[in-house]
Amino acid sequence: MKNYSKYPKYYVAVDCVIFGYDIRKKLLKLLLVKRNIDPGKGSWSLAGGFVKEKESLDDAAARILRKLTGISTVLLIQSRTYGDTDRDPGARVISTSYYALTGTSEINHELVKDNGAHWRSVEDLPKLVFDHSKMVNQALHDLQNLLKTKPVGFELLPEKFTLVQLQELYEAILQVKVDKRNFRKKILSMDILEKLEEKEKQTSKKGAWYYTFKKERYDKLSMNGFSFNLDVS
Amino acid sequence: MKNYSKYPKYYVAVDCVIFGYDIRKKLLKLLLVKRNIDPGKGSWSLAGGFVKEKESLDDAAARILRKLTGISTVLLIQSRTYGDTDRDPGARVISTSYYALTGTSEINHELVKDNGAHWRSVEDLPKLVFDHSKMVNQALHDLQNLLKTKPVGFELLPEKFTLVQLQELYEAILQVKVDKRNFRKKILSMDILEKLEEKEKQTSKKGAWYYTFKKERYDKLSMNGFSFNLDVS
DNA sequence: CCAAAAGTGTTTTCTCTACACCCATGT
DNA sequence: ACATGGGTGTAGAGAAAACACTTTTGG
Repeated sequence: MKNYSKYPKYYVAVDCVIFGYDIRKKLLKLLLVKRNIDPGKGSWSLAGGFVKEKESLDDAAARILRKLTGISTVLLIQSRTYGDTDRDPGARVISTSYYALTGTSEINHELVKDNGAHWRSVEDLPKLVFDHSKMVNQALHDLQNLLKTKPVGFELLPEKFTLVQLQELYEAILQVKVDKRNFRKKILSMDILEKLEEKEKQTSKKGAWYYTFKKERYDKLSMNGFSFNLDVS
Repeated sequence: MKNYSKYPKYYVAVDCVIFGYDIRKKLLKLLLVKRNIDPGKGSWSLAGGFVKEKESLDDAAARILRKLTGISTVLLIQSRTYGDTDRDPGARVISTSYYALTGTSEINHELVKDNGAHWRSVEDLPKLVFDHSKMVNQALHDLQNLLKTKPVGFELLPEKFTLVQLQELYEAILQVKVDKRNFRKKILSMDILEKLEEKEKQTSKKGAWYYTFKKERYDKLSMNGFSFNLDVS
């Protein structure tokens, strides 16, 4: 429009930090792709793309996530916007990073493979293109904070999970050791988990009870001033 | 550059949520301007502007803050990026909001006046243009979180302040009532304040001791694992 | 001398932490 | 019968919350 026309325009992109959790190896993973466009073609990169004319930033992030994994209903949270002049040597590009929490079960693994994407442990990441490593660090930090104050750990686990698995997830992401009894006491006292009449029997002879997250119960409690807190030591 | 040329470009802006604290009235204030460009010319608005070719987003926010207030050394923190397609009816504009904490004393009030800016209490804001009200709400939320976990309250107070004033600031921003004895116990036990040999005598006959924030002391403690916490009830 | 705001400790409650043994079952 | 991982309770320390009176001094 006329009024703005003397001002410059820039490319606007989004980049997705896609977190997944490997329940067997107890590792937080990240979905990376090989960049298919210059500059930096062939480098490891976050899944990203330019924002289209008729889509919001949020929609662009959702589209990129969907295209790569087939998932559409996950937590997808805006993290930070990166706007240094020389962050992309190809041109001035402003990029907003989002992070996603994906239960690995909902993922379309064929699609992931076809897109040339790979899961990598966050503790063993390759060099990433541009400022993508900064994006990962920031997103990881955001995730750690979120995990302490919102019940989002369940997003990274299957529908049914054991308390041991939940604890291991907290230990893996927050990088701490947690006391088993204290952890169970805290999480169970919140009354947001439901114990099922079914056991997980792969990892032990005795078997461990499955639980599910009672979302409606949590929502109701939240409305009455309850706030989730699991600032584990 | 060649490779990106098939993708669209957009205007990129920043908007500043400039917080100030009125120590006498015990109110958190916000610096607003009248928008001088269509669309929305004449509406109340945050201080904002387009990002120039050779400046980062952070630099753009700092420039806008400086132009309006004369201040250059304040906390200026990125909040969130707003990218809905129709947020600005004039054109597609992606805008990143920043919030600033300003001690009202450092402000060049002449400059503020010349720019047609006005301080308004956050509890009594006019309708703002576009999605600027959302920006304010988000920034206020961010500020409240920050205040609990980082010693930033001092940024909004003069160099010398009394414990009563500090407590009132917390009460005003977090919207809670705080027990005087518990508040003092907590903040003093952190050993990050220095008591001066001077009293504030305007507001009472007895007078209240002035304190200053010991920044170096806080930095040293932080390095040794101390973390500020004032999650007052 | 009195009004107005500043300053000060103690008790109780709750939350956090540390810690070690029994249970169930498949092989 | 035994090895493997799952599950459980309690006591002590420390932090948070509740609570009311004394001090100072300008007018």
